[in-house]
Amino acid sequence: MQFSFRMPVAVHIMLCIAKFDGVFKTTSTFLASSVNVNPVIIRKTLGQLKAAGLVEVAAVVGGAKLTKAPQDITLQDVFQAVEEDEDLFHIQDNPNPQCPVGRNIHRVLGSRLSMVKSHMLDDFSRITLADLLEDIPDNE
Amino acid sequence: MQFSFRMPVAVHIMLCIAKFDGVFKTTSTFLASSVNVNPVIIRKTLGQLKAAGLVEVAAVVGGAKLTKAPQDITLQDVFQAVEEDEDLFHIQDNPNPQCPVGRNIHRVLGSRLSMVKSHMLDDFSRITLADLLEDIPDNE
DNA sequence: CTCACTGTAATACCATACATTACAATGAGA
DNA sequence: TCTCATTGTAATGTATGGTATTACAGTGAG
Repeated sequence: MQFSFRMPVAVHIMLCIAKFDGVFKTTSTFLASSVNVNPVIIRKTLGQLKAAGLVEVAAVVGGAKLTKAPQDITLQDVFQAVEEDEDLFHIQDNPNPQCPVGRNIHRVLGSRLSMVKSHMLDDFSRITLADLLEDIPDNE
Repeated sequence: MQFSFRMPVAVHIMLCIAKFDGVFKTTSTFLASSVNVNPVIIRKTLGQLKAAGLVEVAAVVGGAKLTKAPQDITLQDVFQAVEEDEDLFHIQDNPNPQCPVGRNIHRVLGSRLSMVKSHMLDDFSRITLADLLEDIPDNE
């Protein structure tokens, strides 16, 4: 089990937008060729990022821009823009209410797991796009 | 996106085994009725837990027992018993090597994400079955 | 010898992610 | 005004993986 491509793709896109700002027009086709996925995937992802207020997309001209400086955008922002706000784990919906374990499992395990998820989000909130950009050399 | 039932089911099973030790014979059918899934799911999960050395299953007689005390079994043990050891996120396999972002994304993003995953495992390692059992009353 | 139980294979079904094609809408630029 | 690249979105296809279910061989206690 693992998360889908979505968050990594979104991060990749935003890094490209930041990196090529003013140099290339970052259209969905251009971004798609860097990530190596279909341009439609890029457009959908850009749509989610736009809805979250992280990017602006030039509707007809083409190209996208970040709305904030890379050091002000965290992986948490990106994660929440493209992933559902749901529990990390799926606990069986209808455990047996006649069993003491069954009728308490949601409360007992769920509370711990949501704590783990919030720690994960905390981790994400401490990683900015600028951190990642620093690690990407301009040329080989 | 979220993880499957597997880990929560495994935890549920182990809590039942601990709770009903010496009271009921914890067969796969018995456990299945508490979790409310098919007994085959329970047997597969028990097989994984057995392979990880966390439980012993009485092959013919029926029933399972923990191999360690509940305070010595952590959610990390259970998680690793039932989940693949893989990255938390899936980064596109073939990004464009001609793009500076494309040829560095795995290293730059992957290292951060594996750190996040190891923090998650640390969290799991601090939660024991005994912690959960304490929160489950015997009767309503 | 019987029987309850485990272990496992086979199969079906369903949800979801990703890929791809198609096309309407739009405004910049010729 | 016309062309054209581009976005946004719908529709569809395909593959993967998780869960459900049936079936059955193997096994040792009683």
